[in-house]
Amino acid sequence: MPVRPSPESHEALVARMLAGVRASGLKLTRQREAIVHELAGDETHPTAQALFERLLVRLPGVSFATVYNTLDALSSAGLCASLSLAPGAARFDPNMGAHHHAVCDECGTVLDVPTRDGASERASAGGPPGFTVRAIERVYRGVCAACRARPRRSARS
Amino acid sequence: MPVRPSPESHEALVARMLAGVRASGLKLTRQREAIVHELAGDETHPTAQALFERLLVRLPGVSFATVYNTLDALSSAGLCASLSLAPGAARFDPNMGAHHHAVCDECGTVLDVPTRDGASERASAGGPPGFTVRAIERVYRGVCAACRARPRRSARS
DNA sequence: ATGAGTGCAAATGCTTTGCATCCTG
DNA sequence: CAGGATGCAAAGCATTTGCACTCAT
Repeated sequence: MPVRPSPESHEALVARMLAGVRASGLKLTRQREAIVHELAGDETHPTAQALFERLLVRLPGVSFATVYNTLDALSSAGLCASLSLAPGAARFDPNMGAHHHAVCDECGTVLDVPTRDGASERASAGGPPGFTVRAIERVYRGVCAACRARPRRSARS
Repeated sequence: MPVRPSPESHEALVARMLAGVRASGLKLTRQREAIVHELAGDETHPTAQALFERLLVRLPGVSFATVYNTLDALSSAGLCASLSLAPGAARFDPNMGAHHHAVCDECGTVLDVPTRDGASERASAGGPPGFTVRAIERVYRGVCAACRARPRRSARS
């Protein structure tokens, strides 16, 4: 396996997500299939808007609300993650494996950061009294390579 | 003294923030003084809206835009933190010391989590190639005590 | 006085919703 | 065939901005 192994091939990921859609009692429509296919192959953590625009190519006429609602349904079903790590639009991540994120303060881009060891996270659970910890996330804040080369940009998608 | 000692007294924090305002070349207006005073005494990580409403009591007629712009100026000057850890409104934190946050998935509430050791964070720097890490943040995701007692709520402020 | 700050309102952008129609299961 | 899903448009919030006026420096 590669150094940073994709947990699954694109096809396998699509198949597993589609299976998850049905397993969750959600209906499998042409739109949802296209959305899942598009998201599964996207490692850029796209916003709903970005995914929508890419989707228009393969599914002309699809509604933005449908994309939005479907992404919400997918994340609610635990089939993808909805990330709100920076101001502006939420970003969606098809990778449900354990990993962290690096967020660019300049452009809002989100990059994956592989987990080195699951141990430290589990060990440090706890949080405030009465607070039930579901997950511990590590966020790397900084400036991405592109923005470093080209200073001063908006922090939006 | 309280169980969880504030690093500084309210008054000291206010004084340091006001000094910072002037040191940053920002003008010290009645509105800004009130905003700083209000924020410095608030450990609930209020949204701009929440702070604005509380502020209306002591400074009737203050404009929401002013509160908003001032919070932006303060965080840009490094005098407070602007947190975007959940969907919805940004939250503001007067505590600039090293600490982490616990975010309730149900109601969006943000709680402070003291840092146990600064070592682990620094050691794990790095992030994606070409990415300049400025800070590493740990976010505890879960459900707060209040929401645990009263299930099913909106995730907004 | 000079220009940053303020208040007001309107504009943007992201997200959500109502409703009539369509289509999966 | 029933209820969920879609498309469209409009409504809701969060955030930002333009502009005339005020005030801190």
